[in-house]
Amino acid sequence: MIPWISIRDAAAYAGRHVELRGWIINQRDSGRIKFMLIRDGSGTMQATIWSKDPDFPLFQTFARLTQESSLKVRGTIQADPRAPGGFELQVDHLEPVHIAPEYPIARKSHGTAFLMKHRHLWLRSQRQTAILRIRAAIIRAIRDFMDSRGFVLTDAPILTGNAAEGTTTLFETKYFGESAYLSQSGQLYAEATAMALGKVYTFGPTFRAEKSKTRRHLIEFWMMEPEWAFAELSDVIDLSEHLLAAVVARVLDKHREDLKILERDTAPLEKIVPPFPRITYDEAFELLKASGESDTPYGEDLGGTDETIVSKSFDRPLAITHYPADIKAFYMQPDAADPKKVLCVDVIAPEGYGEIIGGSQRIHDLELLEQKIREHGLSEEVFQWYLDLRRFGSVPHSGFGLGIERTVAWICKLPHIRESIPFPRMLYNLYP
RNA sequence: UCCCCAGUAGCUCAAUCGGCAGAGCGGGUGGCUGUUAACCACUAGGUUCGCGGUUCAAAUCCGUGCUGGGGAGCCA
Repeated sequence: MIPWISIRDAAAYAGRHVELRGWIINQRDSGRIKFMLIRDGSGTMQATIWSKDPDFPLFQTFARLTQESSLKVRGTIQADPRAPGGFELQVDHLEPVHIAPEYPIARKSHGTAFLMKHRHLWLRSQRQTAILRIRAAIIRAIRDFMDSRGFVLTDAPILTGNAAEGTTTLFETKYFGESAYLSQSGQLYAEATAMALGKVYTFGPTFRAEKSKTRRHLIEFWMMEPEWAFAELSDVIDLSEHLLAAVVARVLDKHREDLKILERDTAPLEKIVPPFPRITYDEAFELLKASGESDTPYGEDLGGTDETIVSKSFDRPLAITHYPADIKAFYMQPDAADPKKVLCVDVIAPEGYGEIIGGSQRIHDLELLEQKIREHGLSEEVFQWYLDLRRFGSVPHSGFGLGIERTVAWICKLPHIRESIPFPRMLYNLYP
């Protein structure tokens, strides 16, 4: 029996007769010697066909192959310094599975508009598969970390009847005659499960019907949201530091080759070790003014470029805390020392990637929360279940949301967030 | 929603001051015993985004629409 192996494991089979199953990336012909570059999802390998006989039968099969044709090949794995990766397959059996017609994506440069239209095929490229593997590793690392810290995964519903934050635009849909909305955050539900399990997190897609048109925004994106009963703001900032450090360490440990494919300089990633710098909104504002590069007035939210200016002074993720209450969500706990501020944190990724985490300590006092709901013009009726959490054994609690795609974009140093998810949903971009 | 930019061969782009529609890649045919986005020769391939206007003449100038890209706001 000839073993069917993955290209990733090919080195271990040097000198042995094996079968590969995959797709043609490229084929070259130099007369009596033919070259194929084959990918199988685990890696790429050069395969060669050689004969003195110009009518060698495999040559005729080779001639039918086109870019992205699928095939099974058998042959002997040989070390050869001339082959990319140091090993090649010397083919003695070539079996096309499907001969592809002319492939839309050529082996030369393309514009992003064209590539996005062919996203379903673009994903086959070496660069995109490297990103997808790192994305999977990041998600796995996040869940391993949260699980190891005793947090229980409690998924939140995607169809909801109420808005977490009234200001944000929601996708509306029908729910047997009633209005329903696609979730923009699992947080409120996580607060409920945290009162059941103590330490929980949600992990799922979220939706923002905002006409955002920047390299940092998706309409549909994934968030991981821990919620921790009895935890105060500093507890979740600590948690966020160790989480990000663990995720970066995992990618550095397991995905050096993929980072290399992406030409990602790993030196900045090696520095992602706790403790991370922490500054207040007021301190961030002073840095911003001192830079002379921003005219954002005091009291307003920091824009994307403001975040980049402030974070430039730091080589690790920067936690900015204590924002003015006016520009933050209704459920955030006021700072006892300065009631105009709230106990919140935004974590800004280095290298200009902006906010990857937003979190806070939540209001646990029933009357204060009722007052904030009224002030924000929200419906007290739909929040009755949420207010129940403050009626029955209310405790201080805190949590945050980590944006998966922004984290992937940062760690991979992608020029645009659209490459961080297999099928990005962007403004006016629903296909494929 | 606002601001800026672009749209020419399947793809990436060029076309001087408004004056014959071009190249590379990809496709096809042939050649080559070690290629690395192979190379060499030949070859096919066009509603210059749509509509209207100016002009002897428009890919080029003007108006308008559509599509895409970049950015702002908002946020993860």
